[in-house]
Formats: sequence, structure tokens, C-alpha cells
Amino acid sequence: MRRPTLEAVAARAGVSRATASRVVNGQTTVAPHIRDAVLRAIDELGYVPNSAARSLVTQRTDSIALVVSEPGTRVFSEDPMFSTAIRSASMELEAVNKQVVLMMASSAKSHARLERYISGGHVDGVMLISMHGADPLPSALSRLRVPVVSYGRPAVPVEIPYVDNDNIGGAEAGVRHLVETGRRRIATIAGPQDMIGGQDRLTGYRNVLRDSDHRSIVAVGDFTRESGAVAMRQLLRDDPELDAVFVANDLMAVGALQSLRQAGRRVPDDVAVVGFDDIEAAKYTEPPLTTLRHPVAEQAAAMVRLLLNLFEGGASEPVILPTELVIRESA
Amino acid sequence: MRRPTLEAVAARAGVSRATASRVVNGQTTVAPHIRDAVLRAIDELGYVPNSAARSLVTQRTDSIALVVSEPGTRVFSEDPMFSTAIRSASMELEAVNKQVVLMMASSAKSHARLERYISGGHVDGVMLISMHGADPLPSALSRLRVPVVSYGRPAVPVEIPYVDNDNIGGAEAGVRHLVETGRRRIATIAGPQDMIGGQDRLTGYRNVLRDSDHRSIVAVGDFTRESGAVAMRQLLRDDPELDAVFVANDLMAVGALQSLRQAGRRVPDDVAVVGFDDIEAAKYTEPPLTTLRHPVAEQAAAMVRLLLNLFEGGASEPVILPTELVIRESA
DNA sequence: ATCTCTTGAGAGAGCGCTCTCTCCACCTTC
DNA sequence: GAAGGTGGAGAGAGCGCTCTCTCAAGAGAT
Repeated sequence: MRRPTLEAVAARAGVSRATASRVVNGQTTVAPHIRDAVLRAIDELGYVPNSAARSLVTQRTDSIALVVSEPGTRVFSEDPMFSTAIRSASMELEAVNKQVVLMMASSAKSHARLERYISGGHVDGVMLISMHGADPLPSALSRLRVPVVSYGRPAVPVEIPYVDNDNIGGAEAGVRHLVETGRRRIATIAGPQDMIGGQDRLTGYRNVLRDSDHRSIVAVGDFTRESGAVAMRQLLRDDPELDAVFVANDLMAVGALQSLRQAGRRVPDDVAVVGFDDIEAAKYTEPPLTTLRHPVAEQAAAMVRLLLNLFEGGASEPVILPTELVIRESA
Repeated sequence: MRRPTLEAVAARAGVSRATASRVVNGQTTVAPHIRDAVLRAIDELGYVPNSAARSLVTQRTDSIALVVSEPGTRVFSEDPMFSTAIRSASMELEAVNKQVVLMMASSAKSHARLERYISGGHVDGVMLISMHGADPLPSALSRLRVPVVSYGRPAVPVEIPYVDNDNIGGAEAGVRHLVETGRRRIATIAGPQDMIGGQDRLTGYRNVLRDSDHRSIVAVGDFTRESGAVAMRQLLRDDPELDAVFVANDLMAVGALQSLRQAGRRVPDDVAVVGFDDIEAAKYTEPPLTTLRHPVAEQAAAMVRLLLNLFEGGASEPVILPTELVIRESA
């Protein structure tokens, strides 16, 4: 009891396989009454083209690998940016009838597997999300002659089109807001320095405070709540006088708020806090978080467009999307 | 400049295509020195089997659809349960060399697309995550003669193996905790009643409070923070005397905590709050949330095992995993 | 010495589809 | 009316692989 083939459709419609194929693929050189007969046969038989056979001859698969190169398991599961990006990219690709093959690249073993898979021609292109600086994946993939685009600027200088948000500009805006509201000692909890986002947001912080006396100290987290809480405790220990902290993402800011609360500091009265990302949870912290919003879904959609553009042979310029300061109560 | 084929490997190793295929597929009926020659040729040529050609003949694709049937866009992006489940399932499938094809089923249009895709033989099996009660997908897919398993019990009675956590038992434990700690008027914020998880957790609440005078009122949310905040405001308006609330998931509990704060109620002194899920954020609320933990990753892994078992022809019983009360400060 | 059995390897038929090439019928043009 | 177009449809090759069938060679049994 096998699924019907194009052959069966053709037989039922009384035409050749070639003609049936033409109808299936929407070619216009088929007379209307024949096309109707074929369509009817397709409908009656419940015919669905066999994708394996099709891609065997067309050399296309119509599927795209969405590679999530994640550091710890924690981050991926907890950071809503990931799911938003995945979801948006997925919807966008669905709209153009491409499949999304989701691949996690955590270990070196999975890297090898990934490379083999991708070079195996299973996918037409690759979208890379959030890799670390040391990640060998971008360069490895770009060597594979497979179209690759990246969500976020790759850390190593490699010729891959990417979409990123203006991390530096956003961080600058956030820190500037702290300066303008009269804060004197502005610390920061930076993200992982092997991630571009982590680096750039720290750069933005430094750009504003360079040669000023507002600067305080830097602690480094890994974008998790827990690391934010730890970093905040350390900052309070190292500079008890600080009156503001710029945190490189909202998740860490949530942790920082908790540490501040536990240390008896009032936010924003004693210490102002600015986060980054504007995740949904930022509205629900105590107090609600002032943060920098960037369009994650749009960024993912832009990445998809970039990739599709690559398929068409177009050269793709990197895209940088703006960030926006959202002022709530924490600063 | 085409990728090397099995033919090329065979030629280089001086054997027939059939023998090369035997080596690639790990058959043992090949003499060691010949096997070595083939492996060397594979290595030198960088041969990777063409999956389209392979699945054309084997009628297998080695890929599994992970269908996320989500109601609103919000929930998926923000609820960390989704990403945890997806991640866990994905890792588990990778371990057995299966691909994960991610599919979002939001609109009716995407349902049609999905059915077509799945019945098109693109995937060997389907894993369904979180559908609504009215979701026609489970029955539709089970009709397609494609192996299907579900994350969470399907709302309609359909013969699909599933893995779920003990929603009723968990809710009972949570509400019982409130009773035992002396609460008198225990309200609840229920989940969407077209989702099994929403129904069952409400059932658990009712089971404990049936025929008791502890019972208060029921508000219904949709598992988002926002809906939790709204529902809490409504509960306070309708029963200002309530001294406890059992919230059907942590996300809504976060919203509820905010509303309680805004209403000037102290937690847990005035109102005790119990959530459900034990998401990471539950540790960082003010105060930290007492909630019911259930093993999301294990649940996803069990779902994968169920599906693999189905491939082997084994009959699969539903699996119910236990929940655990995690007592923090909110109750 | 003959026969059967096992082991190892090759030949070749497809899997279901696309796409080029070919051909036929009909229409235009001089 | 013959030559040249043109649109519509079929024939058939082949995409890269697996797998059955076949066969050769050697081992063991009679």
C-alpha cells in the first residue's frame, strides 16, 4: 500500500508523466482542459510529490539548517531571544516553502556531525545563531561552499553576511541615560567576552565613560540570571559606592536586581539599573526594568531575506538594526 | 564541480559500487583489506552519501518533524518550557542520528501545509508539542499512518502515545500545601481550558477543595504573564478576602505577583502564591516562587524514546512523570 | 574426485521525479 | 501551396543510491 506516484496521476489523467510533472510544477505550457484533468487526478489520488526523488534530480532540498551554536544548555533554554529568533525565522521560511532543520551545535562531536551533514547536501543553506568567538563553525561552513548567513556578527572576520543590532550604539544610549540622570559611579556587568554581543556592549559602555570620572568597575557574566546575581554581589563588594549599573542583558539584570534587593539597596533610589534586550520579563521585575529594545523577530526575518537573496546570487551586505531605549522604573 | 558519488569511491578503491555501499552501510560481509581500501577512498574523496538518493530507495528519511502547535506567538517565545523541550528532544534525536525538522502550526493554512508535508513522506515520524483541545492535528496525523507521539496528553481521545507530567497530582500537592499552611480562601488562576494542562491543573485544584470551605474563586488566563496579572487583579476585585492563590503556571504567577504588589498585598504574609513548572525565573521573583517542578527535559527525552520504540513496531504506553513541590518564599 | 555450503563481490534493476530533446499539429507568411 | 514558426505533449535519460540476485572461489563433507 504505497503512496501514489506521478506515474499513477499521469495514467489516471490520461497524459504522460512529463505533462503531469508540468502541472505539478506550475508550468504554463499546458492546455487548460489537460491541466484540469491532471489536477483532478492529483486530488482523487491524494498525490503528494516525493521530495527525495525531486531533490535527487533538482539538486535542491528546499530545506535550510538553523544551527544554534550554544554555549551552555541554560542560556538557550532560558533566553527568550533564542526562541523568538527561531520562531520568526521559521515562520519566515515557511512562507517561502522552505523547511527548517534545527541543529544544536554544542560539542566538538556535534560540530563534526554538523559539517558532515551540511556538506552532505541535505540543506540548501545555513543560518547560524549566536556563536562564540572561538567558534570554528562560521569559517568551516563558509569553506563548504554552502550559503551561510549569521544572526549576529561573527567574531572571526569571515565573509558571511549577517544581521545584527546596534550593540555599541545601544549600550552607549543606555549608559548615557545613566549619566544624564545624574549617576556618578556607573558600573557594568558585561556579557561573555568571547561573544560579539558581550564585547560590543562593553565597548559601548567604555565609549561613553572613557576619560570621565563616572566610570566604576566591570564584572563579567555569561548572560544567565545566576551570573548576573553573582556579578552584582561582586560589584557591590568591590565598589560599595556605585550608584548605577549597566547590565549587558536583561536576564543578568534580573539576577542583579535580586542581589541588590538582598543587599538592601533600593532601585532606582540607591542604584539605577539598565538592562539590554527588553525581554518580556523586563516589565515584570521589581521595579520594572529600563532597558534597550531591539527587534529580534525582525532581525531573524532579515536574516532569512539575506539568505534567500544569496540563493538568487545577490551579494548581501550586513544589516544593522537600531536599538531603542525603553525607560521604566529601574533607571 | 560536483560532490563525489559512491561510483567514484568504488572506482578509486577498485571495487564495485555495491561493495562500496556495503562498507558505507557497515555491513560485515566485506573482507578487511577491501573495506580499508574503500574507507581510504571515501576519506580521500571526502565522500558523503547523498541523502535524497538514499531515502528514495530506502523509503526512510531519518528525519522527524517536531511540530509546535502554538496558540499565540507570545507563549512560544516566552515560555521556557518550549525551548527546553525542543532542545532536549533535539539532542536526543541527534544522538540516534535523526534530523529534526521544526514546524510551526499556527494558522489553519499552516495546518494544511503541515499535513501535506507530513503525508508527503518527508519525515519518518512526528512529535507534537502542546496542542489545544480543538486541535485537529492529532487525529489528522494519526490518520496519515505516520508514527506520531505527543508531548502532553492530546485533548481529544485519540490513539497517540504521549508523555505527560502528573498535572492533576501536582496541582493537588500545591493546593494541599496551601491548605496545610493554614490558608482559608484559596483562589486559582487557571490555564486555558482548551489545553489539557490547563484543564488538569484546575481539576487538581478542585479535587482538593471540593466540599471544603477553603475554596475561593477561579479566574482563567492563557499562560502568559500578562494574563496572570489581569486575572489577579480580577480575583482581588471579586474576592478581596482571599489569602492564597494557586496559579496554573509560573509565567502567570509572575504577572500575579506584580498585581499583588501593585495592590499593596504582601506575599506571602497577606496572600500566598503557588505556581507550576518551576521555570528558572521562579527563583528570581520577589519573593521567590513556591512552585511545582516537573522534568521537562526528561519528558521530551521520553517522548523521543516513545517514537523510536514505535519505529521498532513496539506498542507504546503513555508515560506519566511525577511532579515535585518546591517550597520557596511565596507560600 | 565430486558435491554441497559458505563467503565475498559484482551486475543491474529500480526508487520517483525533472528536464531536455523530439515530434506533431496547427498557424502564419510569402 | 510550400516553407517556416510556434505551442503543446510525449519519450527517455539519468539523478545517486540500495538491495536482490547471481556467481565465483574456496572449504568441508561424502
